[in-house]
Amino acid sequence: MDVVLVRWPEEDTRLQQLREDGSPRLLLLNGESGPPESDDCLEDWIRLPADDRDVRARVARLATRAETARPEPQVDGDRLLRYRGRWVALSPVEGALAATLVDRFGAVVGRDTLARRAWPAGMPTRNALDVHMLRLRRRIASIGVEVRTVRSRGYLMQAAKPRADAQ
Amino acid sequence: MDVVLVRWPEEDTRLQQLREDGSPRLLLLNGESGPPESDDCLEDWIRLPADDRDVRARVARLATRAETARPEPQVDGDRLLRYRGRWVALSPVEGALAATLVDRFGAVVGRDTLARRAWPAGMPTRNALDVHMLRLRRRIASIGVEVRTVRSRGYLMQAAKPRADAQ
DNA sequence: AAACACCGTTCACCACAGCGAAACAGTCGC
DNA sequence: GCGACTGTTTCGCTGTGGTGAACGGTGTTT
Repeated sequence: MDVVLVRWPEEDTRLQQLREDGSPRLLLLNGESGPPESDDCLEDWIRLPADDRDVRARVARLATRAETARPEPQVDGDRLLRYRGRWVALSPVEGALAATLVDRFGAVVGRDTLARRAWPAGMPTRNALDVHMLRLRRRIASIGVEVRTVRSRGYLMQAAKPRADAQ
Repeated sequence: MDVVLVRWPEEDTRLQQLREDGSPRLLLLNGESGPPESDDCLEDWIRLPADDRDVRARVARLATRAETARPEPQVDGDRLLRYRGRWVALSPVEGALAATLVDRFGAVVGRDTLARRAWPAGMPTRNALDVHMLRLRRRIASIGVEVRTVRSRGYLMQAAKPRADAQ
C-alpha cells in the first residue's frame, strides 16, 4: 500500500479523509506549526526541511506497518500459497492443509479438522498428517510462513518470526 | 508508562533490551547515522539536533500508544496464553492455573482456589501445585508475564517488569 | 538464641503419550 | 524413465504429570 505525503496544516481536509480511509500517511510540517495529535500507528510526521533519507525511512516504516496490519496469506485456486508478494506451489494434500490453516490464521486448528479436510474419506494412517505437515513446513518456510505445533491440540499458522521463543 | 530515550547507535545494547521488554522508546539519532529499521509502533526516532517541542510530541505519542496497547493477557480455548502479540502453549494443568490467575490479573489468588481449579477431585501431592507453578513461571517468562508469590496468601500474575528495585 | 514446624522453591527421576523425521516404497503424469 | 506426490514403517526425541527429596526463608515455641 502506498504512503501518502500530506503538507500540514495546509492539507488538513485531505488528512481527515485519509484518516477515515485508514491510509498510511506522512505529514510534512511547514514552519512553526506544531505536530498534530494522533496515536494512529499508520500516521507519522516530520518537520521540514528534512533529510531525504529520513523522509524515505519514515515512508518505508509506514508502508511496512500497512502491510503487516493485515498479514493473512491466502491459497488461490491453483494451490499457490501467497504471502506478502511471495508464493510457493503446494501439492494437493498440502494445499488442503494450508487452506484450513489459513482459514484460522493465527489460531489453533485441530488435527481432526485438518485430517477431514485433506482426506474426507478418512486418513490413511495416523502418521500421514505428521509427514505432510513436515513437508508443508519446509516449503512455506521460504516465503516467511511457519506452522507451529500446539501439543495435543493441533497446529497454528503464523508469520515466521526470526526470534525463537514465543512466536 | 515512561518513554525511554536512547542515544543511537551508541546505546544499541540497551535498545535491544527495551525492544524485548516492549518498553516505549525514542531513539535520538546522532550525526549521520541512518534510522534503524523497526516497524514496532512503540518505537520512534528523531534526528538531533531537534526542536524540544518535537521531542516532547513524539514522547507523548509513544506514551499514549503504550497506555492504550496494554490489554490483559488471555487464555484462549486452545490453552494459548496470549499477551501483547506473543503467546505460549500451556499444558492442561498449567492452562487451568493460568486461567485462574488471569481472571484475577494483578490480584492475589489463593492456593486452594488454584488447586480446586486444576484438580477438582483433589490435589495429587502436597507440592504438586508448587511444581506446576514453577513450570508455568518458566514458560510465561518468555512472553513477559510473571507470577509472584505472596507468602501464605497465594500467587499473583502481572506483567513482568525488569525492575532493579526487586530484592 | 536455639530448636522447631511451616511454607514455598527447585531439582532429579520416572512412565507415558504425542509428535518429528528419515528412509523406503508405491503411484501418477509428462 | 524421470520426477513429483503420496503412503507407510520405524526410531527416537520431547512434553507432560506425578513423586520424592534437598534446600532455604519465616515465624513461633521453648
